[in-house]
Amino acid sequence: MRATTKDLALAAGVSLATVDRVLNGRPGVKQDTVERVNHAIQKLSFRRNIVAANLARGKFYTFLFMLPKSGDQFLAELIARIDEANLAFAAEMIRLEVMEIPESDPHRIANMLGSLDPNRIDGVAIMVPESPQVRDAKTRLAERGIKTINFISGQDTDAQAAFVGTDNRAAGATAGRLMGRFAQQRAGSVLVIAESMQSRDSVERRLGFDAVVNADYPNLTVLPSLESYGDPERTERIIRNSFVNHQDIAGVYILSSEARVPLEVVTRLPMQTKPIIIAHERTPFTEAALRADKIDTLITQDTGHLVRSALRVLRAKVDGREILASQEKIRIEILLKENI
Amino acid sequence: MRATTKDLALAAGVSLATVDRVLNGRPGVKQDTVERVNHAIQKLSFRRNIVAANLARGKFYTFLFMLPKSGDQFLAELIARIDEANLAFAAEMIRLEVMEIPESDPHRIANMLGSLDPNRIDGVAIMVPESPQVRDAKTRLAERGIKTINFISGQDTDAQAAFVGTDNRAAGATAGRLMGRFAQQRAGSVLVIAESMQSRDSVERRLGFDAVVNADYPNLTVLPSLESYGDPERTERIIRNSFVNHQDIAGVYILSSEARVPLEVVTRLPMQTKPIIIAHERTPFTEAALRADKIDTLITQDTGHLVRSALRVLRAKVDGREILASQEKIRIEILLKENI
DNA sequence: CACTACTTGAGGTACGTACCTCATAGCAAG
DNA sequence: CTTGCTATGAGGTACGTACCTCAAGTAGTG
Repeated sequence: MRATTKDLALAAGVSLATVDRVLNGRPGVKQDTVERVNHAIQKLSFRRNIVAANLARGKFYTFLFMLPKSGDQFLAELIARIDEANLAFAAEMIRLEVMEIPESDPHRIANMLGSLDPNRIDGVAIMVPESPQVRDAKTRLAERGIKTINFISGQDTDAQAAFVGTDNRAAGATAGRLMGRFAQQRAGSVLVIAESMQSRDSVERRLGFDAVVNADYPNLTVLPSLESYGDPERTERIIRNSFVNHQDIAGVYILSSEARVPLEVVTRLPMQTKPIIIAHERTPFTEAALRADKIDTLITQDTGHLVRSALRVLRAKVDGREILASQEKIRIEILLKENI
Repeated sequence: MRATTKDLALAAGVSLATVDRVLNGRPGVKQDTVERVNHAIQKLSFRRNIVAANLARGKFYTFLFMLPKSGDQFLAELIARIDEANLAFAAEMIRLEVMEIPESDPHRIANMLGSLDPNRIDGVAIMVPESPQVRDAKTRLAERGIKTINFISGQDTDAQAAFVGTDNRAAGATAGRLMGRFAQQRAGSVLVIAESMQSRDSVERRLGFDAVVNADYPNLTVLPSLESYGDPERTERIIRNSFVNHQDIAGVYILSSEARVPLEVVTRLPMQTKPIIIAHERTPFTEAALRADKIDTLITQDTGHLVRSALRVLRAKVDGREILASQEKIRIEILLKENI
């Protein structure tokens, strides 16, 4: 039915041992012979039975997810998906581990990355803020044979590293488009709330958002970003202040992944006309808010896909395979209460 | 690391042969012994290595997709995904076949289903209009050991059959919500264009759409559905007529999966104020229309997911496993040009 | 020509499971 | 006691690949 290594050997006129040497890049085969085998591979359109290969190899891929420690519900969601995938992919010889790390300390992160054992860890999905230290650490990991990908955040920082996550500029633009269309030509200001504008992801979402709103919705004025620094009290204070200073707030865009705290503050404030509220990521809290009509829409990424895609990309890197980037593109989803 | 059958045998104090008999439901094992083995399975939390099992069994799952013949681009998209999956899942011993069938002839469909060979076909994903004949045919297939699922259309027709596809009522409701929110309180009529209102799917989308628009957007009046019967000339005629008869058309909702023909007609018509246009499914044509601002949004389902989900559900049925229905829920996606 | 290095083949074991055959032990009915 | 049946074990082969060892061949070097 499907060509096996045995068929290959027969077709190429060599032994199984030589086929094995060629397939697994082992040394000691004449160039001439390599080509004969490769030709047979073409001719029979041989594709290695990965399933059998993994069985034989008895190899476990061990991948590490390095996540920020300070997360809230989005992070919890992510970890739940990782645990899920850990079970689901055990049959495919994949083992997942999670490490949470204080993201404020680049040195500590770099140290953690540096101390990973290449004999134990095959690859790391890294979701921490970019910094020169971390970038160096990634380079050193590559040298030691541990594959890395940038996970959710950190797109494009270094072109050589793969990225699994959404295009944050597009996500911001999507939010901007919906803000404009939902705002019904109402004139007013739009509040933008971020955890910190230090991170590239926040900046990109903001850029995408601004680009659309400024270009197509002149009735809306996007205010400077408020930065919560993840501090609930500060969040409360700066949002309250903004509503006092701007009586004409027509929209609120919460661009951070953890929307719960700012959302609680915003929805608790008394107001005459409810602004359009757009937030990111699906969590128990945001989902309930959407169902209760407290927010207008959610821009999300499927956490299950994120995790599975990270696995596939890491495994492909370990196997030295190329992967169709297109297939691993994470969709920017729009959630209304009708399609939750 | 992970328990194997050998560990099971050891723990249960029986031989590998007996473990095998219990695991595969072979006869000739005392009830007492069966329980001992089952207990060991629990204790070691043994899970059969499916990969190895399939290797050993040398079994190929052969699944058939029975699709309507009269499709356009959405169908082509679907077939492309099936071909893709056929390659991708070859390693997992899954073989896919496609059969296109004139969906207007229930007897012919029932005959085709009846003539399937249980020795060759393990399961069928059926995407054809519901009819008593087809329902009977499915029952007979079940008796002959061929698993079936309703694919994309036909949800709920029979409760016993699995369904892979989106909730069409929710999809219609999503379209309704966006129509209402995008229409900016403009008053006017909304044109609804379907291929046929005979199919349950169309009815459900329409119901969902109406429910939302009627409840929340009194400014909009949803007109009776136009039925194109898949005939381009008729489509042109009835849409033109509608625009002549209703000067106040504020929105157009194309609820059929194949949107190209009606969309071409609508976008070709000269009009003063462009209505809000909402269509279903992502195809080269609809995607281009979205990019060109000719339509406002697309409500889609990921065809790749549809196909893969169908596979997983069918395989689970063949293996006699239960599957997490939640995991196989197909998302209703909203596409704007920003998140294409 | 002898020595070395490289190339190839032959054959084995293993991974975890399925499936088969044969032997044997236990037990009950006749 | 024989017959027959059930329950179980022991052991083998197979799936497709990985990885290992050993032998033997070829070619090139000095």
